[in-house]
Amino acid sequence: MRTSQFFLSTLKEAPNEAELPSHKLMLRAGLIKKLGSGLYTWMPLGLRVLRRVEAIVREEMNKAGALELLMPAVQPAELWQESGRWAVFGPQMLKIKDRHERDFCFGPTHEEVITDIARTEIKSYKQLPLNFYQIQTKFRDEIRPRFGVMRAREFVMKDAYSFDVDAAALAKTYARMYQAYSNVFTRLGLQFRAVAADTGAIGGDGSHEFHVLADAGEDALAYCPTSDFAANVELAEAVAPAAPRGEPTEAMRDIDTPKQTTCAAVAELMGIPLQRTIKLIALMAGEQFVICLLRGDHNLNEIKLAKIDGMADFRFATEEELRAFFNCPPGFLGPVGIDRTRVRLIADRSVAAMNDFVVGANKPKFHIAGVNWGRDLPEADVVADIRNVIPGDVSPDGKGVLEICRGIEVGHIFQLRTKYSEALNCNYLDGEGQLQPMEMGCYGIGVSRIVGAAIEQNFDDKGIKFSNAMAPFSVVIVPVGYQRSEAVKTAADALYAELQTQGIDVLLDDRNERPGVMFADMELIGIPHRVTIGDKSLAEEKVEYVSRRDGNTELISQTNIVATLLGKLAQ
RNA sequence: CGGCGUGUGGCGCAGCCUGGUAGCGCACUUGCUUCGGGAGCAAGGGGUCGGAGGUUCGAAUCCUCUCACGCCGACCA
Repeated sequence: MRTSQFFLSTLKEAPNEAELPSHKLMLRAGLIKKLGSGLYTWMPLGLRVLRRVEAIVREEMNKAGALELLMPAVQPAELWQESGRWAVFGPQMLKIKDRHERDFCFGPTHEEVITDIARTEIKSYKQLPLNFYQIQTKFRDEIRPRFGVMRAREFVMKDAYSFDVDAAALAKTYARMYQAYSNVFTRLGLQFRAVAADTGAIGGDGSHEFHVLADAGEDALAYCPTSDFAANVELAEAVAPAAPRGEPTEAMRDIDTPKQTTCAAVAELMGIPLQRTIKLIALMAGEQFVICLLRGDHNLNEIKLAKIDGMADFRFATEEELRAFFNCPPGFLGPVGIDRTRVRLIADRSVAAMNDFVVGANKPKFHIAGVNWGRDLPEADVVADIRNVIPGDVSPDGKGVLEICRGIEVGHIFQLRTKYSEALNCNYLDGEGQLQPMEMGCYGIGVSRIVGAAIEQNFDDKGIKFSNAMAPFSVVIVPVGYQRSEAVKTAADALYAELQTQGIDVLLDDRNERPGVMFADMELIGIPHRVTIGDKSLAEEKVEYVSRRDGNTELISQTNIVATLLGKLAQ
C-alpha cells in the first residue's frame, strides 16, 4: 500500500476525552474515531489491526476443532424470557422493539441462541462433541463506558460454546480451549496470565480469566513469581498464619487517641506496626448484628464473607445501628466488653492468631492496647478467611510469596455445565436411549479490547509499538526525497515491489512530506520495521533499517535488505 | 444512579468574572523558498459559540431548562 492511496489521519494532540495512554494513542494514530459514548468507528488503519487479531483467533479456534458460524446480533425476547435472563440481565441489555412492537435485544451474549440451535440440531450422542464459535459485534449498555475500546458499549467479541456428553468430556474440551487461548495471546506477542476466576453459583474449578498485564488494568491479580499460581485478588486464599498465637505479655490499657479514628492513625501515634491493630466492621445479616474483625492492614473480601453460613445477604450497618449497639461514635469501636449474646463475631484467621493487639475502646477518643483473646474477650464465634490477600502473603500453593499486579481481562473460559441446557431443554439421547442434558462450556475473547490492551502494554513517548502479529503494516519504506531523487524513487519502488511479491504487508510512504513528518507518523502508528532510503546511503548501495521496538538502527546493503526483513518478521 | 466538571472551526485552547466587530496554535488551500526528525515567509478558506427559552437596545458572556461528553463514586468506621 502507498500512503498516497491510503488514509492516514494522525493528530499531534490527543482529544481530551481520552485518559489512558492506549486510548490517546489510538485516537492520535487514527485507528479509531468516536461516534458516541462507548461507540467507535474502526478507521481503515485500525481495522487492519483488528482483522489481524481476528485472524489469529480464528486460526487457533479452527486448529482446536471449533466451527465458525455467525448468529444474529439482534435476538428475540422470547428466548431470553425462557432462560429467565430477560429480567435478570437488567439495564445492561439494550432492548429494542420492531414495527410490530415485539421485544428484541441487541445481543450482549449468545448463550440462548446457541443453545436453541443445539437443542434443535443435536439429538444424539453420536453428534457430540461440538464446539461452535463466532466473531460478532455485541452491545452491552455499560454503566460507565471508558478507556476507548477497552470498555466500549459496542465491541467485537469471539464467543465459543461447546457441547459434550458428560463432565469428563467437557473438561477435555475446556483444556483444549485453555491451550488455544494461550496460543492466541502468545502469538499476539502479549504478556499475559491465566488466572483462576470466580465460578459464582456453579462452583468447581471451571473458570479461568486471561489477563494482559498492564498497570492500567481494571482487575487486581495475585500471583506467585516462583510458581504458576495466579488468581483474581477477590478469589485468592489468604493462608492461615503458620505460627500459633503468642501468649499475652502486656496488660490491657487505655490509649488516649483524641483524633485518631483509623487504625493507621492509631498505629502512627503509638509508634507500632499497623499489623498490631485490629479494625472492626459492623454488618447486618437479616436481623443479626455481625462484627467482622480484620488486621489493620487488611481489607474485607465481601465475596469470601458471603460464603459463610448466614452471611449470603449482608449489608453494612448504618451509623444509627452502630450507635445503638456500641453507644459510641465510629472510629473508636472495638470487640472488648460488648454484649456477645446480641452479636455474631467473625474474625479473620490472621486476627484469631494475634496477641497483645490494639482495638477501639468503645468510648470516644480512646483505644485499648495489650488486648488478648481468652483473657480479655471470648474467642470469636467464627474464624474464617474473610480478607483480600496482600503482597507478601504466602502463596496458597505454598511455593512462594504473592505479588499483586494489574491486568486487563481479554479472555474468559467457563464450564457452564448444564445451567442453560436444563433451562432450555437442550438434551441428547445417550447410548442407552436416555435423555441427558448437554454439558456446555463457553469461551470468550474480547477481540476489540485486545487492541487497546496490547497498546497499553506496548508504547513509548513516540507512539504505539505493535508486534509483528498485530501491526497494520509489517514494514514501512520511508524514501527521503521520493519526489526529487530519481535514484531514491527507483530504489524505493523496487524494494516495495519485491516485498510485495514476498507477501509482506508493506507501506510505501510516497507523500511529498519532509522526513521528520514521515518518521513521526510511522512511529506513532507503530509500524514495527522501517526502511529509510536516501541518496546518502544509496551511494554506498545501502539502506537504513530501524526497529520500532528497540530503536536499533542498522545500515544494510540493498542486496540483503529483503532477506533481513524476512528474518525480522519470522522472529 | 449520586457528586463534580466540560461543551467556542477537524484537534488543542483563550475570550465569559466586568454583555458591545469571535480570537490563538495545530491541521487545511495557494504561491515561493526549504528538504534525514513534526520547516519558513506570504496570501487564503472554514465557526447559527451544544440546544431551547428568558433578561437586555445588544448575549459566547447574565438567568432558567435541556442535551451531550468526561472524571470520581456506588465499600470497610
